[in-house]
Amino acid sequence: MKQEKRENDSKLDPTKSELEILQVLWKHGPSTVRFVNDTLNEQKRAVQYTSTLKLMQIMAEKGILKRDERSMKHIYFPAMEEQKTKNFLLDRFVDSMYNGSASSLMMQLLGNKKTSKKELEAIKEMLKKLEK
Amino acid sequence: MKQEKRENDSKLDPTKSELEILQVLWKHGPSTVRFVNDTLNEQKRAVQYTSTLKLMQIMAEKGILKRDERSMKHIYFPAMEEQKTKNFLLDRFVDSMYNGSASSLMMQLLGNKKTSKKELEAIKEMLKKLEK
DNA sequence: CTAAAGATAGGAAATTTTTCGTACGAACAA
DNA sequence: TTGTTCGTACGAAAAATTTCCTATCTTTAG
Repeated sequence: MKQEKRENDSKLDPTKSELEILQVLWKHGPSTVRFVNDTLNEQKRAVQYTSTLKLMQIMAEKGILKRDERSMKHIYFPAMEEQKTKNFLLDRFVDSMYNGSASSLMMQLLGNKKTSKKELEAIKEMLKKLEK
Repeated sequence: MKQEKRENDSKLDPTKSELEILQVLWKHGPSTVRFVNDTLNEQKRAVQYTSTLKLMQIMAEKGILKRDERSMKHIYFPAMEEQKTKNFLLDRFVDSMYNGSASSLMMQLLGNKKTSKKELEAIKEMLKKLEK
């Protein structure tokens, strides 16, 4: 039950700001600080260039990001597979919010008006394929 | 409108420690600080009584918790419905991690080895009921 | 060549979150 | 009654996270 703190987990435990940056990189692929910062300012909130720079540098230090320094404009990218990270976060979310029960989460999702019928169809389709 | 929205959001945006406390209250119902603290120490990590007390006081100030002060031992409980809070957090999770696509999240969940066959059965059962 | 624009690095400040020490009142057992 | 235990309140320290200022180097426009 107790949660042991492990070194490896830190790479998979982004803060809120770090997650925003990861999302940009997931969506657009390896990017410069300038691009990430512009994107954040467009889509999220006002933030200074050096703030984003610093955060990404810290993430690189922590091992969350890697970067290509060959050019003067460093290119950053996630050190870990998008799916692996998301899977970890999803697991943790299910564990902590729904006692590890995926079906409980499902129930919640299905009872949510935001989940459209189209989504429902997609889910059913998926289950059918899984049965094979 | 703006103010209203911000205020409401803060109630629904618990920090990590706050979430731990909410989870205890969700699971065990209205509780004293002593009980919550003991539970955290058993199930999560070592933490001093006054730390838990302070956090719960802050949460009460913020409006995340309410408390019954009639007895000397104050009884704390979430100000908001468990389901409402969880639903909000789930929505945000889906939006930020899976672009709002519930089926994407499902896909991930189903492809996860941690999701047992029993869970799969429960989910299918649910979908069948939904079709009626 | 030179000035302006754009890039990184480092330190430090600001903010948020978490932890805990101290004071003090109420309850309780002896 | 009296001292010990258990409770809250409050302030401040500590830790974690986020922001940004300043220095310095590189590239680029003119």
